[in-house]
Amino acid sequence: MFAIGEFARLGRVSVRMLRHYDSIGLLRPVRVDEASGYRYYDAAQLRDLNRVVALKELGFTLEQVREIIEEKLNPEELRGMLRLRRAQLEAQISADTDRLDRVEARLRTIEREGHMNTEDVLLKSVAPLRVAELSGVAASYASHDIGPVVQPLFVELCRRLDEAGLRIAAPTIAYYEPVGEEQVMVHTAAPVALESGREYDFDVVDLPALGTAATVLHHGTMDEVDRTFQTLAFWIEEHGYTSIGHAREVYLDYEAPERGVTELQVLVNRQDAMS
Amino acid sequence: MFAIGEFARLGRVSVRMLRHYDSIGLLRPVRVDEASGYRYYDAAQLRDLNRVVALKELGFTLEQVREIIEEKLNPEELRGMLRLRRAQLEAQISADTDRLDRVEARLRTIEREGHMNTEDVLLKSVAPLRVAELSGVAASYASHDIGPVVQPLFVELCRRLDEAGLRIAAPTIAYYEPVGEEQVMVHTAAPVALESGREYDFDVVDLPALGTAATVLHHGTMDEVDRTFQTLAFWIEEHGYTSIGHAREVYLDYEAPERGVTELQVLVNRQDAMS
DNA sequence: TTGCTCCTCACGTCACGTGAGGTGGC
DNA sequence: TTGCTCCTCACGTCACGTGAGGTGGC
Repeated sequence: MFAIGEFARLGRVSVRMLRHYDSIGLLRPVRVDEASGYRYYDAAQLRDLNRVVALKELGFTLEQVREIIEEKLNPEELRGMLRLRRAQLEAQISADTDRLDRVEARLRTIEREGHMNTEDVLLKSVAPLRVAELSGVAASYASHDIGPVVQPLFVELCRRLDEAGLRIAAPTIAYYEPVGEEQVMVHTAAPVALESGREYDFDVVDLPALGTAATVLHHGTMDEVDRTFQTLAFWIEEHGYTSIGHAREVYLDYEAPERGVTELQVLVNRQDAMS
Repeated sequence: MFAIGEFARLGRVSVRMLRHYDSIGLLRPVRVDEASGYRYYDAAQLRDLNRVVALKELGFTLEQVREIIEEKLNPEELRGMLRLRRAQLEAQISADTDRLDRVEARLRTIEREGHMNTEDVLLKSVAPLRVAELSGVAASYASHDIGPVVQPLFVELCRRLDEAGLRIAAPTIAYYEPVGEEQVMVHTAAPVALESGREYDFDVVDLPALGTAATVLHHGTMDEVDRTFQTLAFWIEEHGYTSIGHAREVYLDYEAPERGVTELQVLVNRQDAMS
């Protein structure tokens, strides 16, 4: 029989851990002195302690370790736990590998430019959204062609919403699709609460959810949004994603255009790690 | 200006997180209503929020995020933090990959045998140790050749320690080296507190530390220790390690041999993941 | 007798999630 | 006026580490 200190040394665990395992009933000493409260352990208990340590090493919680050790599990349940743990570990490794890539990307940036980006690209999922929409055609994607089309569309959209007694419930959105060779279909959209079964003098469209969108903030007027879109495109490529259309601009704050804040969203796909 | 709920939606974080960042001074709202305590945020603050979220995603703590954001760091310190994080992530990935291997090994065992091992092999480091030692030669590694040599050596060692007024301070140890073709040098050792500058009628030896030893418990008499050593050897091979000699037997409890508990330790090296 | 080992609280960790219980503006 | 949003505590999480303050056996 060993006192707690010696048993801890033999098992290479801390005394505190043994007391903890005792308190949660995971590993009880064979004998506890009534008067002093001293815990005494048996050499044979090293086997139990080793099981605990080994299972903990696999990343199971003490609660799971207890379930496994107390053999409340049949082989099928045990397999299930191990498979679950395997899936968790795979997910963890994959997430950490992504993190590592991004840390390395930041290190490269800092070597090149002496500081870190102030604009952060983030991956987000975007929920689906029902919007009131007006559309028009612009001559090209260049902002000097887009601007003169978007602005009047928004003004008109607001007027019609106002007429219909509707209030804009969230930031407005613009998005684009190619038409023919050069031209662009411009959509301006506003999230509103729509009464069903009523006719409106604007389109009612359900914007689809974006599973994984790369997003970045653009600050200032939209004249210079092209540079920010380039930043985003560069990030997407550098991090092994592919853009698959569906670019949106969300006007978070555009009351004073010079201080405007717009979120750019581009739907992306992970390229398979074939390199 | 946005109330906390809308700002949280735009930034895809929880309201609780924003309150938390406020409370630790990481991201303060631009305005707080005195009467109601309502927090109001600016669209421009989405940039700050995005930085927090992006750095957190890299795995930095909020304290580190604060340091980075408040720009108390020069580029060199920033590089240092990123390098440290990179090293941590690499270590984490490597540890999780090991865990994954072991989980998969357990799954294979369970498929083969319908249950999990009751004997757990653990990797441990073993501290160096000064011991009193007596040695002899046995005809082979077979336990029926070893036993008759070890037993009298231990009896004699105990007698001489007793004579010298020394008490055994920790479990006794046996270890072996090959001599010539077949024979084996058997060492029996006992950890004792030795007075320096005194002559003893036994050897004083410093057992070296074992950096990474694969260990397993053997239960019962030493007659059947060979099987347990085989288990250990099998584990070592299956997990991509190589044994590099230095096997030790540590007699944790040998008062009643049938209920004896012995730890077997084998020094191992990781094989490089070349396969 | 003096150290050494042991004991029992109980706080701290990290980044929030989750109620409880209550209030202000449309 | 009724919901909705907001507020401030404060406990819980997970597996112990780390004192504080005190006691028993060699």
